[in-house]
Amino acid sequence: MKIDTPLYQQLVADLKQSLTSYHSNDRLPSERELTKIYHVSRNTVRVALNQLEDRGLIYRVHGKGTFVAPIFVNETDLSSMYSFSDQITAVGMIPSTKYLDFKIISAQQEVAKQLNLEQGDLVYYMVRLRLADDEPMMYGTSYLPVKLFTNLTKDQLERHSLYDVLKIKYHQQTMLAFEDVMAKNLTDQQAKILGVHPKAASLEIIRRTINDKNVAIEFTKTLARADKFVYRSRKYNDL
Amino acid sequence: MKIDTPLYQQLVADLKQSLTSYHSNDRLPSERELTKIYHVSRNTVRVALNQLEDRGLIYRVHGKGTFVAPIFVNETDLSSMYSFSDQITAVGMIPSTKYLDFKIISAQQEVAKQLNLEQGDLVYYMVRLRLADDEPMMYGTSYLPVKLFTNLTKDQLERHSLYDVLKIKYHQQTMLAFEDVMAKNLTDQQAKILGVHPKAASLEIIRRTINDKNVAIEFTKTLARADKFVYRSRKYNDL
DNA sequence: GAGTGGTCTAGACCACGGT
DNA sequence: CCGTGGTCTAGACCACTCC
Repeated sequence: MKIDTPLYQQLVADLKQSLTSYHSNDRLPSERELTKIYHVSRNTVRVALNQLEDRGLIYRVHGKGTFVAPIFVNETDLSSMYSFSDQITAVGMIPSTKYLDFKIISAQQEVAKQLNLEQGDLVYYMVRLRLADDEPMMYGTSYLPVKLFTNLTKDQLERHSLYDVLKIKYHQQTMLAFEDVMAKNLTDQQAKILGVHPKAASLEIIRRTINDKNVAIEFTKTLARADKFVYRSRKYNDL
Repeated sequence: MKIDTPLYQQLVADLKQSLTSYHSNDRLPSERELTKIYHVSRNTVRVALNQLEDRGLIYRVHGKGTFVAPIFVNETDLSSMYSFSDQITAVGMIPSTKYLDFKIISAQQEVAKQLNLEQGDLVYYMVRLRLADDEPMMYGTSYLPVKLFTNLTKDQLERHSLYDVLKIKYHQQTMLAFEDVMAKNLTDQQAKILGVHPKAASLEIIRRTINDKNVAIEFTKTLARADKFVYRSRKYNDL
């Protein structure tokens, strides 16, 4: 166990682990009990529980207790897709990524527009197939401006996640993404790549990511198998 | 001003209001400054700021400060679906809703579970077809607990939006919705109702809405034409 | 009344960003 | 170095649920 991990994060990890041995709607130990078990303050317990509540793993009822949230679907959540690997690992499968293509091309039309570049500016073009236990899950095309990420190599990307590379090597922080989620019938070719029947429905996610300076850094189209993925979100009505 | 509104909620409301006079990426007063301005503890300030951050209105940078999040304009978009009529009107078409069914039934299995009811508890069951310029757009089934909304009539719903009725007649406030977005191939029957070709892809949105007391008030499944709708969202990457 | 989550206080030290 | 947000403590009272 790392020493400088915040207490509440350790608590989150520990509770998340122990959730696996509970059933839906089981009651967790009360907040005051957790303070005794983990020797932390109640505030720390609540911060940790807030995290789990935000992720939809637990729910609280005033005066009654904290409970294990029912599982709505088996599918993996697409909405926090930055860590495909983590998500797949979390459900006990082995993730992998196959680079079907990786090269530098000049940006045209839509890509140039989305990345706020001039026509002809150079961009990385990559086509990736994501698999879980060697079964195809998602298929995506990404574009990144070369001038922002010089010396980006396929080799790096095969060793680390794209977002890790952008964060660590290129110091891109506080990224904001706009996502459009659509339903599409797969083409025969796409269906073949993803190993599903022709004309099957799929979730298409188009994402445009900008950094903290409002500069576009990535434009991606992803096709995800409709039988494996859900895009989960939460909305507040009072704004 | 209500007297028993939690301090942090008053703070949220007040800050949300003052955000309108800021520009994107402006810096807010620091947390310690806010404690002095509002005469509350720093913890209370942070709880309030957490709310605003969750809703995407602000973002924080360690060591620098708290900032106003960039503003976005919503286009025809499924993700703020509470006002189908407004959205359709906004693009210059005439919205209408056809009630294909409206009755009271007893909740079974999934519906009872999602609404946190006992099996057999009564629920309103309604099937609605939404049209724009008389062209079918969306098709949805909704369930609401009868015990929360006595005397809900089809007549009211045909005159006002569901959420307006819940808000004004039943005083439901600060609703939170969990949505799962999926891609589905339409059945032949569904395709016929929506006027698209058989096996067409569609966006399915399953929504569970709770009020400010954590009580489930609505469970809805909606099928939206894939050629007409997009589910748009935005996400921050740096948690 | 006892136990729960919800709210709140007044401190403290750490990690980070900029001067 | 100082000011920022991030984490954490040890209390307190309120609002709610159940018996």
